Amino acid sequence: MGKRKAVEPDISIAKCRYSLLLEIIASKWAVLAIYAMEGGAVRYGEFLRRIEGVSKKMLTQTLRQLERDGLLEREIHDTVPPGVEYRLTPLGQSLIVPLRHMKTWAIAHYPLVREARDDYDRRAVNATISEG
Amino acid sequence: MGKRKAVEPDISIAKCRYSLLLEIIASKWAVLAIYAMEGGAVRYGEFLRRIEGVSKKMLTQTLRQLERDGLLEREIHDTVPPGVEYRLTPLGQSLIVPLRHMKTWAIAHYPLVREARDDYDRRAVNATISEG
DNA sequence: CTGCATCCCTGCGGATACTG
DNA sequence: CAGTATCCGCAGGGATGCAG
Repeated sequence: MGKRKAVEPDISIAKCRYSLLLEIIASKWAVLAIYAMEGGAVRYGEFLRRIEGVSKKMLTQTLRQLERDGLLEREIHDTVPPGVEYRLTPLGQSLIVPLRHMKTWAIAHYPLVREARDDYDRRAVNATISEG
Repeated sequence: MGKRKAVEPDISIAKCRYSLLLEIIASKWAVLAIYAMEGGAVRYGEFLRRIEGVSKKMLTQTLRQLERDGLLEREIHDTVPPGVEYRLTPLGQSLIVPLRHMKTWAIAHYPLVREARDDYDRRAVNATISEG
């Protein structure tokens, strides 16, 4: 039986469980937000200040998304200036582990990627020039 | 020295080395392409067939990006029907390791995330209804 | 302070057709 | 077979203003 090693019509990695993960981390804001919470609860305005370049719209959107996926908890303090704290759930914290592997890779291989990029771009420029 | 534990004007995780990694893997096509090459060299048309839903435009774009970052090599066979093979460089292969951690996490926690999502959505619907 | 609503514009990315 | 070029729709996401 089996074998049939040929064809493999479409291995279609597309709709596997991995796509779920992509939905989560494909947004850079999501990853940055998770990292911001690594040290403990974070307030809304704190995110805004710590994550450079994020807009209120994107921050709220990202936070909601993470909450929806059960990665963080929203804690509302009914004080007079309203205060809301966001903290990672255990599920969210568990995601930090593989994330850290990625970060480690990034730090270790950053120079190589940069170099490869520069080489590539340099070659591209030369090619363009020599075409005249 | 040191201490100064206060303020921390902007920890600004934004432009750290991690953003480089995000540039690479934030595209789902890039991750899928890398996985496709895990077993060895892959031809252009093979990508097209194996990665469901990818267009020629996006495929070429993704492949170029990965080549630029030194993650894959393009090998051109000057045969009569032109054949081009793409294979991971050692750098590209090294990325598979942390990627695998992510995949493992995804598979392990998929049910939890799904559940959290469903709960969240259910609550959202109820809230909408009770508002009338 | 925390957020939602609106406007608007850029560019991602799909479809199609053409070339080497 | 392996791309490149062009058109174009649509939504991601920034800026701003308002509300609780």
